[in-house]
Amino acid sequence: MITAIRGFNDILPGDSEIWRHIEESAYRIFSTYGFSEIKLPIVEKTELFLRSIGETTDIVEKEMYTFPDRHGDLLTLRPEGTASAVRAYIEHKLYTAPVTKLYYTGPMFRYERPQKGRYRQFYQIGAEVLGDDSPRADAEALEMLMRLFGRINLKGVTLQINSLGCPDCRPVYKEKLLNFLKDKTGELCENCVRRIDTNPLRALDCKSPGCIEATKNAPSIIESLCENCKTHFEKVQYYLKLSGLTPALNPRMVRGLDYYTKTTFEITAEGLGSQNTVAAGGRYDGLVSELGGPKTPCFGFAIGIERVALILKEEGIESRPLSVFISLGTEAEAKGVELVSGWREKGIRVVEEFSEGPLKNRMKRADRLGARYVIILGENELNSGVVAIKDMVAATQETLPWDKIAQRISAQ
RNA sequence: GUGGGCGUAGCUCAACGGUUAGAGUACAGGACUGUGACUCCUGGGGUUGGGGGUUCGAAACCCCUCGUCCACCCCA
Repeated sequence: MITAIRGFNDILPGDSEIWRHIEESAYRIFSTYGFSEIKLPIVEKTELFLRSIGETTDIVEKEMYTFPDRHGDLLTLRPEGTASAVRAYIEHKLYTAPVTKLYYTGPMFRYERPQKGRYRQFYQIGAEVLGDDSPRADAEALEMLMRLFGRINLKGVTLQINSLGCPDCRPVYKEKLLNFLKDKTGELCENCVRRIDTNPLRALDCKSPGCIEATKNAPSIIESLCENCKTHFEKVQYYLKLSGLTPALNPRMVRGLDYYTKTTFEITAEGLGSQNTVAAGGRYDGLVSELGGPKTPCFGFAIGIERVALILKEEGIESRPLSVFISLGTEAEAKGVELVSGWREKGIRVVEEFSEGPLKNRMKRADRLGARYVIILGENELNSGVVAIKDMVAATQETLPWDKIAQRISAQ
C-alpha cells in the first residue's frame, strides 16, 4: 500500500467542512476590513527565506524543504507566507498605494517531528497590512483576528502581546540582558548557553527550570524601549482597549523569526497540548526595505488552521441538513429527476438513493448516509402530486405538495 | 534531532510463550416487496505494521525498521 508521507495529511470529509467554515469566515470578515486575497506560489528561491526569516533561526537552520531544480537553482517549499507576500509587494510595486491589505491561505512546509497540532505540511491563513505605521493598524488587525475567533466560536483563547523594540533600542536591551546573563551561564540550559551570543532573548522564553529561575529577575524589554517604541506600544494597548480587548502583557515572549519589530503577539487556545498557539504575528517595519523595497512599516499575522480545526471539531459544529430522495417505480423515478433538480436549484442539499430492493433497506441506507430528511415518491404520492417527507431525527412524517418541500427544509 | 507510550478485522479492543488469533461494531444478504435507529439468523473479512532473531512452538520475548501518539526542541 502506498501511503502519504510522514507529516503530510489528507483532510477528509467531516474535517474539510470545518476547514471551509474557518476559511470562509476569515474571508468574509477580512473583507469587511478592506483586505483582498493574494494567491502566492508555494515554492520560492531559497534566498528569499534566508534573508527574511533570518539565517540563524531554527526554521532556516533545520526545518526547510530545500532542493535544487533542474537548472541547479536552489528552491524552497515556503515555511511561512510573509516573505512571499512581501516579495510580491515589492515585485509588483504595490507600494504605490497608500496602504495595502492582503490575506492568503494555503500550505506551508517545515521539516519537524510531527505531533498533535504540528505537521510537516500545515495550513495557514495569513494577513498583512503593508505601508501603515500607525499603532491603530496593529490594534485593528488584532481586533479583526479576535472577531474571527469570536465568530467561529473558538473557546478558551488568550491574547498575549509584547514589544521587541526597533533597531535603535533592541541592541541596547540585548546588551543589558547579556550583562545580566553573563554570570548565570552555569544555571542556563545547554541550548540557551549555545545561543547566548546569537539570540540571548530566547533564554527568557525557555521552559527549562534552570533558565526560568536564572532569568526571574532579568531586565524587561518593555522598560528598555526607546521613546518612539514606548509610545507606539502604549497606543496599541489604548486602541485595543477601545475595541474591548484586554491582552496580557508578556515581556518574555520572543518570536522565532528575525524580522519582527515593536509589537508582537501570540494567541493560544486550550485543549491542544503543547502546540497551543493558534495565531501569532506582529510588526515588521524593516523587512520590505531589507528585501530591496522602499522603507515600509508593516503588520501581519498567521493562523494555524489545523489547530483551530482541532478545537472546533472537539466542540462540534452544525452542518447543513442532508435530504435523501427515494423514488419507487419507473414513473416516480422519472418525475424524481425533475423534482430533485428543482430542489437543487433552490439550494437544497439533496442526494438520490438509487439502489433497488425493499424500501426498508433503502431507508436504512438513507439513514447511514446521514439523512436529516428522507423524501419518498411512490405511486400514491405521484398520483396526488405530493411526496412523503420524513424527519429522521424527530421520527415524524408528513405529506406535502411538491412545491412546498424546499420551503419546509429551508425552514429548519 | 532527543526521550517515552502504542501498532492485532474498516473502527474500538481481547487473547498465560501452547489447538484453526476472538468479540463488539461496521459491511453483504435474509427474517421483512411502502418506512431507518431496536431484535433474530447467515456470510465475507487478518502477511497480528514490515524484516530478522530466540524457541519444539511467537501476536506476545530480543534486535532493526516504518508508522502513530505524547513530551522536549521549536512553532502556526
